[in-house]
Amino acid sequence: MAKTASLTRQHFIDAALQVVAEVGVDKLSMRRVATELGVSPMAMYKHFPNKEELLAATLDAVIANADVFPDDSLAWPAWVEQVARGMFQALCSETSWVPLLSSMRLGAQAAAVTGAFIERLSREGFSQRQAINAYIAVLQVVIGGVCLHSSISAEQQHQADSKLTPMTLTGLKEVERHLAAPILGAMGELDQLGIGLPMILAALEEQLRGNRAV
Amino acid sequence: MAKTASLTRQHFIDAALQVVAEVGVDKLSMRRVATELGVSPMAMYKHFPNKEELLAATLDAVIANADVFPDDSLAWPAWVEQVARGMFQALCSETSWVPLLSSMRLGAQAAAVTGAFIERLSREGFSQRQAINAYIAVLQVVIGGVCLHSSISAEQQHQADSKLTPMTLTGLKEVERHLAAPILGAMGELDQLGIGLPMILAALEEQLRGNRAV
DNA sequence: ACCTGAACACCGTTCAAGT
DNA sequence: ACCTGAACACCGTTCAAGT
Repeated sequence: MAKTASLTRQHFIDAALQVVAEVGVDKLSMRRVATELGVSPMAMYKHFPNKEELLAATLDAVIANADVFPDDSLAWPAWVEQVARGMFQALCSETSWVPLLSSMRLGAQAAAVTGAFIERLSREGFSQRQAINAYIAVLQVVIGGVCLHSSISAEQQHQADSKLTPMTLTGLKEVERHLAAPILGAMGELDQLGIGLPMILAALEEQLRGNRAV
Repeated sequence: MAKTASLTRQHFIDAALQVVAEVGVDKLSMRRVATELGVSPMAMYKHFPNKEELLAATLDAVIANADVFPDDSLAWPAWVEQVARGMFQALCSETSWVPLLSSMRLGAQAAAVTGAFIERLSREGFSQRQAINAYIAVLQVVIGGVCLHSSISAEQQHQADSKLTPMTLTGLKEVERHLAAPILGAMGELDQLGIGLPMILAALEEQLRGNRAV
């Protein structure tokens, strides 16, 4: 009954998403994805030249599913903040992707987000150059925030496992330990974006005032 | 003549640094490090419970060697900028570490840098809370900047290899392509820190003015 | 055309055995 | 005590072969 059409690219991407959900990106293997589809690992090489390309396509699907854009009727500072928080959430909820953000080429979906962001800021009175810079600054804080969040989680996980002094604090002089210890706590707190993002928004508002004064 | 003392922890860390310099973190293997020392791969397990611990210790050695602190006589805004640029340089010159920043637990050397940063800002009139937040904001921008820099390098490398339209721009509508294309160019530019860092410094100066007004 | 099986050259890690 | 060899259970990828 079922017309067993040959496997499409999308089949492999969906299977990869499934495997990531089950075991995380780091433990994903070509063999595992193939098994998920009940197929030989070699079948994948008709659609993707190598593992990296499969992962890049899969990451793009994750970004497409994230849907970071809030209601367009929000004032631009609130809108920018929501976009940033949406990106942060999307990346943090799939933490196993984080280590790949720096080495993975971003795909069409990522570029679409970029375009929409710049288009909105341009409409609000920013120059294109300013809008691009704003996007870069927001992206840096989001990615930096996700990396830090993920680092801290790893450290806390390790502490919970080993019940030892955090590695970060071992081998430090008393005075350094006294200064460094609160950081661990502060970083583990909820709102990674609450620190850098308001600074960027303030700078952007200042920029816009400058534009209007001309 | 040579007293063949048994291999120390440091021997393995040094060998790991050597291997990273030769082939990058991603291609480092326990077997490769052991071969570097002319020893069985199993010898390492007397000093490190697993590969992750060896890498964490090696990353800490990289941080120790980075020496990010500029002359203490610099005014604090210039000092903060130099520290940020030092970190950025150190991480960018060893790009193969970047993907691990988010998953690797940071060690004692990283904490020492943290402590020194906070101590300096506290001396300048920031509260401890403000100094910690300042450090987190700077770190986010540095790490985000390094990740973006590294992503762009990967994309440009791929373009050079394949001579194709950047993957980031394929599959986009005309209008989106028109908006997204300049980003790739802007991101590839030299100064990743030139965008977000001044925004943070401006916010910090504002904060300090607020402190003094009390 | 699309998929497979066997093989190659690797991994991290365990464990019993050597010295 | 410190190191080794052989083995286990995996990898990504190639390539000739099947249908």
